[in-house]
Amino acid sequence: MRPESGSGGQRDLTFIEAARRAQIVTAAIDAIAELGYGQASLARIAKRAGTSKGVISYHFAGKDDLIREVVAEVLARGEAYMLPRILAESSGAGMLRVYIESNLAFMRECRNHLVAFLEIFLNARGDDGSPLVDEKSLDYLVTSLEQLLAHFQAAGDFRADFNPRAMALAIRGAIDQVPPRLARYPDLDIDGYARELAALFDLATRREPERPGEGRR
Amino acid sequence: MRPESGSGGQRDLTFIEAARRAQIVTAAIDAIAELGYGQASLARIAKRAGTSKGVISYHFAGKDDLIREVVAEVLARGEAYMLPRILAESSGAGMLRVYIESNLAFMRECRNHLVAFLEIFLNARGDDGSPLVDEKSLDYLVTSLEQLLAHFQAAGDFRADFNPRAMALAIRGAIDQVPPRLARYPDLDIDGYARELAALFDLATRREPERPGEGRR
Amino acid sequence: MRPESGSGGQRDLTFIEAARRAQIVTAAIDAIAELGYGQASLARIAKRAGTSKGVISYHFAGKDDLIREVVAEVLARGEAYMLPRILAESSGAGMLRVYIESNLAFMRECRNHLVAFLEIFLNARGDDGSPLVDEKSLDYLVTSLEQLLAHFQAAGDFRADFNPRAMALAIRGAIDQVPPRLARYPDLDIDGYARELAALFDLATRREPERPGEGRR
Amino acid sequence: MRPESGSGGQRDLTFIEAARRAQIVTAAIDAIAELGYGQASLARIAKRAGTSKGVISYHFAGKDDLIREVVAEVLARGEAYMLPRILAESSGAGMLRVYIESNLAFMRECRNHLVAFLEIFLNARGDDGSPLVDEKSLDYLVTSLEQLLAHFQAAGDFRADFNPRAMALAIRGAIDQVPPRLARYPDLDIDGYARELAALFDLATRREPERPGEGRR
DNA sequence: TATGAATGAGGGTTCATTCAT
DNA sequence: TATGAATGAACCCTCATTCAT
Repeated sequence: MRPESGSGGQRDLTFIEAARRAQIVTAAIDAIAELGYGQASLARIAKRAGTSKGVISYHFAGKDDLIREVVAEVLARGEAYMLPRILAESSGAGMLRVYIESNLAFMRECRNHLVAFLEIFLNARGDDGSPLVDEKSLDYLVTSLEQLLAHFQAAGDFRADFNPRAMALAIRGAIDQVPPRLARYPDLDIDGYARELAALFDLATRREPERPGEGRR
Repeated sequence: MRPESGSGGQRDLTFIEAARRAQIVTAAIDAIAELGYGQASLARIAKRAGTSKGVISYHFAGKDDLIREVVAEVLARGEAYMLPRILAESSGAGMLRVYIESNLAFMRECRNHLVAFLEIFLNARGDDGSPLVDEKSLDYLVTSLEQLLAHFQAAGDFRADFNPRAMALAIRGAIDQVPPRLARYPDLDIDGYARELAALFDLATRREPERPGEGRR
Repeated sequence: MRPESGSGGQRDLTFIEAARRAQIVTAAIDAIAELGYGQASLARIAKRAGTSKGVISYHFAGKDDLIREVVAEVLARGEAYMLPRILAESSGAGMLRVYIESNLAFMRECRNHLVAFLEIFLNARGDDGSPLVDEKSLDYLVTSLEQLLAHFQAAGDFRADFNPRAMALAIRGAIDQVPPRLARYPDLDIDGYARELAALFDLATRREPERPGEGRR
Repeated sequence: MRPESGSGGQRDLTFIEAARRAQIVTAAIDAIAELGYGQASLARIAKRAGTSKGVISYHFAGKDDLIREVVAEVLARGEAYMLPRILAESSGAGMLRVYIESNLAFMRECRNHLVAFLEIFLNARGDDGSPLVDEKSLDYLVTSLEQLLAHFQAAGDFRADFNPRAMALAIRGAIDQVPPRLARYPDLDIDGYARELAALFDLATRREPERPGEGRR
């Protein structure tokens, strides 16, 4: 057993230990993305990582622990990729377009990350059927987008009469259609889809064009 | 084993046999929806159906066969629910609104059917990781909607410059956000979400209103 | 999975099922007695029973379930062996002698039963460290003897100034020394030990000889 | 590995080495007593000792070696506690009373030592099911008591017609009932039990009082 | 038709042990 | 001297499937 596992708090990780964990997490992401969560057993993950099951048990407290690390890794990676691009935009329309495009670009570049995340989000459950990853992580993608939308809506960049959460759900739903299809149709035209989505949700969120003598609808 | 089960022979089913199969399929839908695909073992499905595991093995060639029948059942049921409503609409905008609303209404009324379908869509794989359900079934929902959109787009009801497939994907993505969340937040405001989606996609698809002195952006 | 396992109450057992269970229980008793509780894995028990691990899992809900059945079987067997003999005695001294002798005779004849019971009693624990078998079963041997002693003590057959529970513990302790030693020294003189114990505890429990002009101490 | 560890070579131990071994042995005793032999893995023992598993492997040839050292430690400690008290008694009855009382007192004070010893005695086995600790250690407690009894019996302090070994077994059995129950019922009245046992075995071993006109039964 | 019985593969986890550093 | 790292076997359990009845 790894020493001090669980006794209090996060011990600093050895360099080699961190490398191993990263290697295993990567293997897990690939295995989950390619085989699906249900088929991604520790044995298969280990084989992909070039080690044995025992190594995973040594470095992680259990499968749940590994899965949680996978989620954290994907979220961190995605955030690092998208966040700077999004924050660089000052207008609502620009933010929305960049959100969609950078999200899909990230999917194209780190496809497995997104696929794995969705697999886990939708499938991973504890023994009692409750979701394995806590709900804040689960809804993170939707909630963070919802907040962005609400921000620019309040600023007057968007029409005022849509529900930010509903809009966020729709946008994420449209984006999240991609990963499972990407697995089946590798030559999906992601950029084209991104442009379509950007146009679509721009129309759906933009303020009504000002008509003389008329306020908001 | 039952002779010729599924092997192309397509023997007519006894009445009692058909009833048994339907009973098992229903039990499978409920089990998958409530427990998740991974936990829906034949034993648990059998218990829900009030029979033994052997019965399932007798009536179906295997678990895969049962799952495929579940998919067919859900699609048929959904089609029977939605199709007449949709065909009753003559305008593109009306069709789109009714499509979204009837789809979400169907989810509310036959929640387990939709949840089970998505569970299968996302989880069911063969031993080699390949998806279990053939692709035509998988894409059926998208493709049928795509054709509806293309039809009304050609008729001039929608703006001409969106890609029907991309739009169909977005709409389905927005709708399919509901089932997995329904499992976690049972008091989700489906009707409110339906209204938001209808308005959203109406804005996204409708022809630009001809306004004097204003072109498209 | 065995049908109806756990759904409500005890289903009647098929004849063949009962036979299988009995066969497995017997194999478990032998394995535990000869290898010790810790070494008696399901695999070893299955090998002894001439079947595979899966069979045990099929007939029992789990290892705990099997162990509990072993305990019940041993208690039932021992009771059937000893109880009539004990109840046939009307005096305290007779009861005590027969208790010890029949107990040790039972050990000689069903040695493995007793050894297995003690192994389980002393070793079996649940995941949380709590004893696996409920305490009533665990203390059954001591408590039942305690009650017998108290009964005859109240009747005046024994001296009044010993604690029935302490005496019961001592008697059982003396008896329970045998099983683990029996495993190591198969030619232990059980009958001789029985006679010694009978004499010993007769002296320890008998009323003070009546001395003229003196009551009970 | 440490050179010549345990393989007959019997090299002198460094002071620091001896301290390490003692520390590990203590941790092992506590772990076994509190968790049971089956749950006392090297990892848990190491954690209790505040070191890593590797240390144990370094200082001991294996788990078996550690266990044997635990046994030796417990026996030595018990002997150091009890022997002077016992030897201070000159009469058989006094010896017996002090043996029982000091033994139970030792249990109360060094409870973990006794519990661990019994856990090992009853559970520790090699891979083939044979007992791990050599038989001399196992029977040491019985044999030493047997010799004491025989000594005072020969001296005429006890009645001549009991078998010293049988009596020793009975006494040890009565005493050894305590440790496993102590684990379950921490508020066991040890002193009361000690008094009862002392009285009990005094009656069982003492010479018949010469009373006029009364022979032995 | 239907079922109880059995099977073997594979699941995740724990463990004693070994090895390079 | 000491330790982190790794390993592979064995653990109990679940599962889809097969077979005789």
